[in-house]
Amino acid sequence: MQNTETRERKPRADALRNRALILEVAQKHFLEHGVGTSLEAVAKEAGIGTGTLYRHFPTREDLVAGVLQLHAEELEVKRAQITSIADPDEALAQWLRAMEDYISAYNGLPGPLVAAAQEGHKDSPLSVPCTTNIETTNDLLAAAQKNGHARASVTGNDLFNVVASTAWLRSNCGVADVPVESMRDILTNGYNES
Amino acid sequence: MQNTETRERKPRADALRNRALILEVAQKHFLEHGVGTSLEAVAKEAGIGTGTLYRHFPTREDLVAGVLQLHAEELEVKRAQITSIADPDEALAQWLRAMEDYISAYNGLPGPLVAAAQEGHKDSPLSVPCTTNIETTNDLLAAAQKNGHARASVTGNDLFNVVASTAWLRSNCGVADVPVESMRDILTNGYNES
DNA sequence: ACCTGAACACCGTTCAAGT
DNA sequence: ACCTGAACACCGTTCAAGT
Repeated sequence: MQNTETRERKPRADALRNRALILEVAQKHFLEHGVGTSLEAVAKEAGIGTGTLYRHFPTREDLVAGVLQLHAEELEVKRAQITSIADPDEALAQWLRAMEDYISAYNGLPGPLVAAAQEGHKDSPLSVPCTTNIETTNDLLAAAQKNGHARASVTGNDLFNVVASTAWLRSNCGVADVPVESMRDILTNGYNES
Repeated sequence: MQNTETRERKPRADALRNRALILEVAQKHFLEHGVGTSLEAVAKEAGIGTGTLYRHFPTREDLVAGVLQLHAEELEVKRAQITSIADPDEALAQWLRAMEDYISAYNGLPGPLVAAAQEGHKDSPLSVPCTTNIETTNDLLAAAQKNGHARASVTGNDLFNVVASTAWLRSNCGVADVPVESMRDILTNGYNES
């Protein structure tokens, strides 16, 4: 029986090339102009018709998710490194900073990510990287709550939102990174003393 | 001597009417679609040419600042109320919440505001409301540092950024406000226990 | 199976022409 | 002094026509 619906079909060679090319050019444009950049300009620089771009990535979210996939291995390496740190507080802190950097890769990325991370958005192509990262956060947080100093009432989803907000601030407050440093300090210690 | 450059000149009646009309319609569209809404649609619903809109508000920031001015009195009342609260910690907490609500009035407002609040952006029409609010924050924070429990290392600008980030999260995480509650808790107390 | 590019609807911004 | 709206350049998205 030929199950043409569910079986993996071998894509044509030019389609594969186009897909990779689109991702490469899109990454460059995301870097320069954020994830809201002109898709028409991406298609033009890739030397393809706009229809081809839409065929490969029907929505902007699909394209963003595709570009994010390019960072997957790198993040996985970092995750493995950090997971092996003995001090659970230090491990959690380093992981949160790694996630902040990951989310800060392109302007305008924090918004779609926190939206996709919310419950009931499993349909979004961006929910995949979100749930993966939140799971890791949950694990590291659980360890820090048990053997470290993390508060029991905090959840991994909370910390994901908090880190995304920091990433948002980072790309909106200009060049000086002192505001972001202060933000991290406040998130860690609160603005009140104990 | 007729100093036509610096003297205040009486605007024409239709210009005044148009200005008020633009602000009214813009506020409605900002509420429904955020501050990035179509200016052409605003002009059309106001029944004026697009050129007239640009004459009154040369940039989108000018229009946003104009609409924000509509909230000025209301915020001033709240500021006066809060300033008279005896407990400095409580006063600061209520003021931060009031600012968060103020910044949450329209989607997309937090971005321009934190940008305008940064040093060296005194040229932006949005820097006026920013500096006003940050000054109040500085005053209430100073009192909370002296006679309350606010940490000495925190500044009013820090808290403004933090509150703007919370407002940003509020408009990006969908309907449930539990994530924002958690964010506020973490900002107040940190994610680590003392 | 995949690609192309014209077509449509939309938007920001400017500016010559009006009153 | 102020308003109008055409004009220009740009963008997202779809879809008939090609290979």
